[in-house]
Parts: sequence; structure tokens; C-alpha cells
Amino acid sequence: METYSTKQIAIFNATLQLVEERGFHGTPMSAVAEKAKVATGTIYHYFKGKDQLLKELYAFCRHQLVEVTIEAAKEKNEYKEKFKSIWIALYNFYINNSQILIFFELYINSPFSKNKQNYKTEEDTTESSPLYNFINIGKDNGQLKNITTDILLIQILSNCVAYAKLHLFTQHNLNVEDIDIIVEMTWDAISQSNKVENQ
Amino acid sequence: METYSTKQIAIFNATLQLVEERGFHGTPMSAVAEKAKVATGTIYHYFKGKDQLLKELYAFCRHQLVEVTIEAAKEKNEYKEKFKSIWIALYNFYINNSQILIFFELYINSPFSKNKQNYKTEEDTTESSPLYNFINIGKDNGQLKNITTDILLIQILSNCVAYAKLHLFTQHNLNVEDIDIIVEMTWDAISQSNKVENQ
Amino acid sequence: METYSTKQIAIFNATLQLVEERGFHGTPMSAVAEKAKVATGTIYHYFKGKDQLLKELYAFCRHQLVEVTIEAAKEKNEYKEKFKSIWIALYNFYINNSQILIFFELYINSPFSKNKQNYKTEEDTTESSPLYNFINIGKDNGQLKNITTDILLIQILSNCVAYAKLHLFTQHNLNVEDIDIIVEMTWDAISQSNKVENQ
Amino acid sequence: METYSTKQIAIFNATLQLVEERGFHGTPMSAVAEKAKVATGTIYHYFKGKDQLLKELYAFCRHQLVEVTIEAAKEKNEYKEKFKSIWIALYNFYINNSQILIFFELYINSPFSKNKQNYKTEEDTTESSPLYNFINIGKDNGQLKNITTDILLIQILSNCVAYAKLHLFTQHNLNVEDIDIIVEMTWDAISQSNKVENQ
DNA sequence: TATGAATGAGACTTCATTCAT
DNA sequence: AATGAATGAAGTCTCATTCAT
Repeated sequence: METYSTKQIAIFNATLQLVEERGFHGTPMSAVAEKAKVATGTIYHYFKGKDQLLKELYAFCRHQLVEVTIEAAKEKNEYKEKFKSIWIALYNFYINNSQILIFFELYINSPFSKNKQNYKTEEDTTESSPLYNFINIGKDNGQLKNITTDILLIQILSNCVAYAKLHLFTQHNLNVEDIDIIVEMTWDAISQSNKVENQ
Repeated sequence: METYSTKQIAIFNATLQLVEERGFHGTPMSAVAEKAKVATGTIYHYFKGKDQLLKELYAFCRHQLVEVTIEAAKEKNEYKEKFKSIWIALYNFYINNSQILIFFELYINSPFSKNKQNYKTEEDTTESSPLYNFINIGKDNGQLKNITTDILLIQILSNCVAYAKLHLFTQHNLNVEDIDIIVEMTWDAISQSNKVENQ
Repeated sequence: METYSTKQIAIFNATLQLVEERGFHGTPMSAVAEKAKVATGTIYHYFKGKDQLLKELYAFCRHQLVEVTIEAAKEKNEYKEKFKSIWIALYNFYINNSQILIFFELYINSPFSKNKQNYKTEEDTTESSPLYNFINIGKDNGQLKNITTDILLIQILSNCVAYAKLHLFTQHNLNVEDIDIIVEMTWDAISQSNKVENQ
Repeated sequence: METYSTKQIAIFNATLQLVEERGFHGTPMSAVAEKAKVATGTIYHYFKGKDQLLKELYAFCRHQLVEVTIEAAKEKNEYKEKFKSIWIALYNFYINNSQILIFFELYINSPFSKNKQNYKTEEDTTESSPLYNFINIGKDNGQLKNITTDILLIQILSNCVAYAKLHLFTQHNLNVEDIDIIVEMTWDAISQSNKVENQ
């Protein structure tokens, strides 16, 4: 993870804001420059072009997500508690950074990310992804179902994003109790449990 | 649901193909016209502008999704079986119509859909949505957890879309057994069950 | 002067209305068709194209102006009274047909009338123009200044149009007394008079 | 009065030339750019759009007209001489700047000037208009008829423009003697004079 | 006669990118 | 390092005109 100058950060933030409001197409470099209070040309000092800017911004945001995950994992000791902590941390991150949420969704599906591999980025699949590792540990423990890590990962993340969007973009605000129910539900889905059906 | 002329359908299909390949921004009206084998002006004869075209295309695709759901619901009698049938039908629809999947994802997050309410459209929340009703029935039966329908809806749909994307855009192809595991997992999440924790 | 069918008249009127509101550029054939309640193609049955339509409309309107002049000239016997009668008739015609006034002004200055000769059309300069003849009579009588008829013509007409515009497009409404003053003033300008300067 | 860059002036001049030759409709921005020897985008760097360009061009031209009037008023001392000087200066300005003459005529009647108030612009009616003031002085002196200034203004200006057009666009070229007759005629119209009718 | 769907050239405008300062 | 005027390709959309019915 390289470090970024004040101006680069300003450019990142300006881009995020504008993309949330107007999408990629509605976010010309000139508008980014204006919002970031730099000249258009300045953006081109730091980034080769628009594609580059978006790509680096994507990495920049993913990095934050990883940080959040790592921090959350430190909080609790027990596995299920750790899981809940991580899930909620991610959820809260999206809630508090709706620009990043939208940016991700647009970026992943757009041809800016030329190959769709980004959908599940290297970061997620390699050792470097804390969540990926965390799931593997759970499987080894016998606490998570013994199925492909990718599947469990999606089971966790897709819901997390979807609920964040429900909260942000609809009237249906989720409160703490709702969140708890949801996390439990997700836990039900992924956990290795003995289960007795209703009679 | 209005009916569309041959030319309109051709325009819809051309748009879907191009958007999947290149995104909204990379899909100029001229390219749509060319692929649909009509003149540019013809598109404007049927649709007020690009926004209108995308909006109507969205409705057109949603309609198909609803149809698929309705058909799938007819197949089985038992509730859980009906649920699995619907989930798999939707999953297969996305698998076989990746253009629609991508289009949805882009459209929902883009400023083309001016109000984000589209995220959970009227169709989903009203009686007219077969899935919405289906969930309510399950809650009344005591077969589904007694929590807000919106939450259960997301639990089902977000996974479905996410797995379709996993299958389509990564090397990780899901086979029939995988799908079965996933559906069971989702059922675990939403079903009202007596559960005995691991000992 | 050929005669026009009901539909042609409807097309003329629609054009006049639209041109007044939006200018030539803002008046597409489709809008004319709609306002005239005919199909676009129908206009092309009657007129070769837009240029033709405008040209014939110009002639159509000029003809009305000539008629108005002829009628007004019949009313009075004395020369000066005849003059006043004609001037006021033209002024009233413009006041009551602002669409025609605007249409004239736009058409005369526009490249639709390919050669600027239209500025002073044949009709004005030939025997067929009643006003032209009327001025010549005045000169022969010794009641009008003995200068080129064109100059006298302009002295009369340019004011007439200008005052009509003042009345129509500004807050400055002209009443009957104002008009009388103006006509007298114009008479002062063109009449052959003995004049004693202020001392 | 703001100042304009070399490029803006070039754009103005290109527009004037093209509008005279082909009208507003026949003057695409691309043609303006080409004639002004700038890129299309450059026009949009200076002007928000075509409307803006035309509006600013109108103000630019009006300003020149005001300057001409002011200069002409300085030349002579006696009131009537001053009047003649101004009238002829304006006439010559139009003769030598036929593009501006045509541009004015088109602009004033077109929907580009959204409100027709432009017909008699602020400049003409306020203290800032030298001609307006000049007329008021004449009225106070008792040298001009004691009628509304607007009316006298039109009496002067409408003729001036009309004769310029006669000269420019017809075979009827006006020489110095003609002009003198015309100015005297206009003076007859507006001046407060003792007059003895023909006997 | 009359219709109006269809055409496609061309208008206006945007915007990623460059470059002289 | 920073600026922002300038560029021009490319996009959206309009509209005069045609033609099968």
C-alpha cells in the first residue's frame, strides 16, 4: 500500500462524491478537479488517465475495507462473536461510506474493470484477505460448513452489501435488533449445526 | 404490460448485449441502432431518449423475472420445494441471461434510475410480486422466520444474484450439487427451525 | 392569386403561430403537421418542402396586406385622409396579426428568401402595389415631396411596422391619440409643405 | 462592458459573417469554429452555448452602436446639426456593418431573445442611452415635438435602419444628397415647427 | 389523397486529454 | 509541481424528407 499526497486524497474524495451523485458517466475530470480544488492538469500529474484514477481509487477503498475487517477481528475472542463483529463492522462501514458502496457496485460491474475477475478480487482470494482466512479457520474448526470458501464468502458479503443498500436507499431503516437478527440468520446459513426440523 | 413491436424488441436486445459488453457509457445510441439494424432516429421514434429506453428496458426485464417466478412456483406443491424451485429458476434465469443480470446491477446503482427506490421496486413490494407474496405465505405458515418480509426477500435474492455472478464471471463454476448446498443454506437462514447447537 | 384548400390554410395558420412562438428553427414540419391536424406527409403533398411552404406563406400574407391597403384606400376621398386611412389600416392589420408581422420580419431577413430583393418585393415596386401607386399620385398632385417613391415608401412603412412592434412587444401601449400624432408626424415628413422655422 | 480576448472577438466576427450569409439556422457552431480558426470546444470554453454566444454578441454590437452615437454627438454644437450628425453616423455604421444590421434584425425578432423586451432594450430607455437623452434635451429645448420619447426614438431609428437596408439590399443606392433629403424629412417629422400648409 | 413509421445527415454539446506557461 | 486554455473526437438528439400502405 503506497501512500498518497493530500491532493491525491482530495481527488479521491471528490471522485467518490461525484460518482455517488452522478455515476461514472456524469463525473467528468473537470468536475473532479473543481471539487478537489485542483486544476484539471494536476489530476494527470498523479494519474495516467481516468481509468487509472478509478483503478487506484478502487484499490484505495478496498484497502480501507481490509483494515476495517482486521480491526473488527481483533475485538472478540470466540469465533462466532468474531464473525458477528466483522459482519457488523463491514455493514457499518458501508452505511457510513455510501459513496464507497456505490462506487464498488458500479466499478465491479463496469467495463472500467476490464476483466470481471475483479468481482472477486485477488485480495479476497489470497492470504492477504483477512476474511478469506477467517472463513478457512472456521471450516478447520468445524464451526462452518465444509464447503468451498468462495461460497461462504459470498453468503456473508452479498447479504452485508444488500442490507446496507436496503438501509441507505429505502425507507426501511434497520435498527440494532434487526441487524442482530440478520447476523444470526447468516450464521445459521453458514454454520455447521445439528438441526432438528419442525414437527 | 404493454406489448412491443419487433423493432422495439430488437432495440432492447441490442441494448442488453452492448451494455453487458461495454457498460452504459460504452453503449452509444448509434451502436444500439446499428446492432438492432434500425436508423438512429428510429430509436427516438419509440423512446424519448436514452433514459427512457433504459427505463423501459428495465421494466421489460423485470417483467420477465416475474414471469419466471410465477412459472417456477407452479411446479411444486410443498412449501420448501416451491422455495427451492423458485430460487433455482431465478438463478438459472440469471445464468442464461447474463446481459440482464449485468444490466440490472448497473441500472439499479446508476443515476439513470433517478431515485434509488428502484433498488427495491414497487413490483417487489406490492401484491403483484409473486415472491413477496410467497414469503408472506411462508411466514403465516410458520415455516419462515417471523421477520420483516423485506429482510427475507434480500436474504434470498442477494445471494441468488451473487452466486450467478460467481458462476458467470469467475473460474468457479457451480454445479448442481453446489447449487443444492447453497439453496439449503439459504433455507437454513430463513426457515423457522428448532435447532440444536453443536456440542 | 391562387386559391388554397382548407388543409393548406390550416398548414399556413399552424406555421404562423409556431414561427411567432419559436422562430423558423423551432418550427419543425412535424410540429406544423400536428398543429394543423394533418400527417407530416400531407404537407409534402401541398408543398415541395419547407422552403416552398414558407415562400408560399409569404406570398399569402403579402396578398392580405395588399387587400387591406386597397380596402382602406376606398374609404376616404381627400388625399391626406386617404393616406391616414391606409396607414392606420396597415397598423391595425399588424396589431391584429402579430404572427404575420413577426413572420415578415424573420422571413425578409432570413436566407429562406434567398435574394434580399424580397426586402422590397416586386409587389411593392410594380403597378400591382396599391401603396406604390398611391404615392406616385401624391407626388403628381404636388402633395408629397418630389423624391424617389422608394424613399417615401420606406418613410411610411418602416414607421408603421416599428410602432406596431412597440405596441405589441413593450409596455408602451399606443392609444388612438398617439396614433393620430404619429400619422400626422409621418405626414409632416412626406408632405410637400411650406414651412416657417421657429424664430 | 467587459473586455474580450482575441479568440472571443474572432468568434464574434465569424458568427456575424455567417449569420449574415446564412441566418441563425444556417450557422452551426462547427462553422463558426472553423471560420474563427478555433476548435469547436473552444467556443464552449467562452460561451455556455449558442444562445449565450448570440446574447453576448448582441450586447457586444449594441455597445458599438452606443459608442458611435456618443462620438457623433460630440462633433457639432447646434441641436439640429447634432441630430443630423448622429443620424448619419448610425446610418453609416449600418452601411459599413451590414452583418450587424442583419444580426440585429434577426436577433430581435427571434426566440433567441426570449423576451421581446429586447426590441427596445434597457440601453435605449435608460439614461445610459445617449440617443434617449439627446431626444429629451430636444424636447426640453422646445426643438422637438412634445410627445413620448419612445415615439420620437422610433421615428428616428426605424427609418435609419430601413434606409440602410434599402441601400444595402436593393439596386437603389442612396447618395449623399438622398441622405440629406431623408434626414431633413425625419427632422420635419420630429421637430416642433411652425408650419404653413400649402395653399 | 392521406398517413406516419422510418431514415440518416447533421446540429449542439461534452469531456478526456494535452501542452505552453 | 501546477495551471487551465485549447483541442477535437464522439455522444445525444432533431428534423426535413421519403415511401409503403
